[in-house]
Amino acid sequence: MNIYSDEFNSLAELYKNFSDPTRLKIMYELSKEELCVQEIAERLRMNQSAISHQLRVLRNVRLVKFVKEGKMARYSLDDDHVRYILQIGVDHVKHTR
Amino acid sequence: MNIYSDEFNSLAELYKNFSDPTRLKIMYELSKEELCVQEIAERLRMNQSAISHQLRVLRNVRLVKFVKEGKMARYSLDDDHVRYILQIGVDHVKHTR
DNA sequence: TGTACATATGAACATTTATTCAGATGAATT
DNA sequence: AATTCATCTGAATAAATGTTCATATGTACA
Repeated sequence: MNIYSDEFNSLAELYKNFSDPTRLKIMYELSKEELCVQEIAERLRMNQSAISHQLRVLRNVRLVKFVKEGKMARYSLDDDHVRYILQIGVDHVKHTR
Repeated sequence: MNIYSDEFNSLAELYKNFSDPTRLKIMYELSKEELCVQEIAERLRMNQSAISHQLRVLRNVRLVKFVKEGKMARYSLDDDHVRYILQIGVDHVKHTR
């Protein structure tokens, strides 16, 4: 891995998704169970539009996935790396407090 | 860990530091060896001021540390979590390409 | 004391970002 | 077909961010 390769841009893009509390909370809730948009909005006490915007972001980078079920959309984490990255962050924060 | 706790803000703040290619490159270089500001600037082909600004950010959140040696400052990674977080990110990026 | 060098800082600017609001899409139900 | 409900989208706004330029600080050494 070399300093001028654009892997660093991809990496930065990846972490950017974890750099917002709303998205972290969404991923945290999804790490426990599949949820639809409205359920997430209620748990975070935020309006549905804000959640939907953030879900789109997370969808685009394949951190979450979803299946349409009628008029609802069931969201879940896309892969286990997401869980790891969350977990290590939690460890670090706990460790440095 | 609860949705309304501010741990999510701390977590987001932590990841924010990894969400910029310049800071990632700095941490990557420091994961290999201790370096002073000018050496980092040369490796990244960036000016010294930009590097210094980013180092301050990383210092403030204890991701890097430094020792003053005369007029120079030797920077290094502050703890092993930094290395882990970098590594998992790299794995994820490689895995999803 | 004066000069050179390494690093840090402050202000300014351009860019990116998250949220809100209003409205659009599309599925279910009557 | 009309209504209701869940979700998505686009535009607008406010706030945060990274870099550059110019300058300041502080150390070493003649």
